[in-house]
Amino acid sequence: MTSTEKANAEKSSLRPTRQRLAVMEAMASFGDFRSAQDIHELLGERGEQVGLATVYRTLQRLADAGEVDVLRTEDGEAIYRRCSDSHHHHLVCRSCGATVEVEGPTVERWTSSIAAEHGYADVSHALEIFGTCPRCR
Amino acid sequence: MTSTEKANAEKSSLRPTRQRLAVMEAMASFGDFRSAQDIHELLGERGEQVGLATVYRTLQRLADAGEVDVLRTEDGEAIYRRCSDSHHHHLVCRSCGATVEVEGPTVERWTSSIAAEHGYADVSHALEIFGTCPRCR
DNA sequence: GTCGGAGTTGACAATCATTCTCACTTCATC
DNA sequence: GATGAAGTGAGAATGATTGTCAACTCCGAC
Repeated sequence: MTSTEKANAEKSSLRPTRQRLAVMEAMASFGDFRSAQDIHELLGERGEQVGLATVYRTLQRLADAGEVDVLRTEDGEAIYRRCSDSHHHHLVCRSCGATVEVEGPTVERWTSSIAAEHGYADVSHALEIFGTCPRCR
Repeated sequence: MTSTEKANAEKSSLRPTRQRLAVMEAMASFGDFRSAQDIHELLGERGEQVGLATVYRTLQRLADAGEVDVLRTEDGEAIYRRCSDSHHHHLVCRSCGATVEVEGPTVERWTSSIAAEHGYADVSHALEIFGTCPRCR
């Protein structure tokens, strides 16, 4: 883990416990979306025993702090991924899960104007793009 | 129920049983997203006893046939709504669930160009806009 | 009209992700 | 080293959803 990560952990007033560090390190080690169960299993394989409940709690904290993205698969399972701070969307490969973060003022503008048009306030939006990546074709 | 609905039921090679008709009629009677449990309860209140499993099965069939939209709430619950045939997105009220179907070539173009830029093929996308509707403010 | 079989249903059990509980541990501070 | 707050883990609890299976319904063939 980098010093930045440790600083982040402290900033969010979370004790940098062995378990939390392990989860953050695991998140840093892959680039695509994984379920809490996957991460728990991955930690077990690495010899870092962390309770499942703790994995869930940690991921929730990280998600609240905006340090990870949460998505729902089609069958309702929550999947997590480390992400950059700024607002962005995901282009996800349907077959291998490879993810690209994308952003663009176009959508942002479009959603807010549509919302305004219908009188909706406090607007947020969720956009995911699915496709088959170059390597899986 | 309209004759069109009956025709659809037949078209999709589903027997138009009392239970299926009841679910479809219920879907027709509200415009926002409801969970399977809600629909089951609603049917009970109307005196149309339909088993919960049957409600789930029916909604799944309808969703497969593209006759209803399925969304996931933030806590992973599936919610269903009757929808028009054409591709569109939803502007959903965070507080009361009121939904507006919106569409626009802007997003469609943007997503496909982004995907193309990264070499992704067979692109689809999911976009939901959340906000507070005029009546809930 | 009635027979038979495929499709459908409902009650209930089973599954599975997630959350809750609570006794126990760890850490910082005094 | 005592204290208390934060954190943890094992297992129970929850709750949406799906599976099971015997009973029921529909519908065409006779």
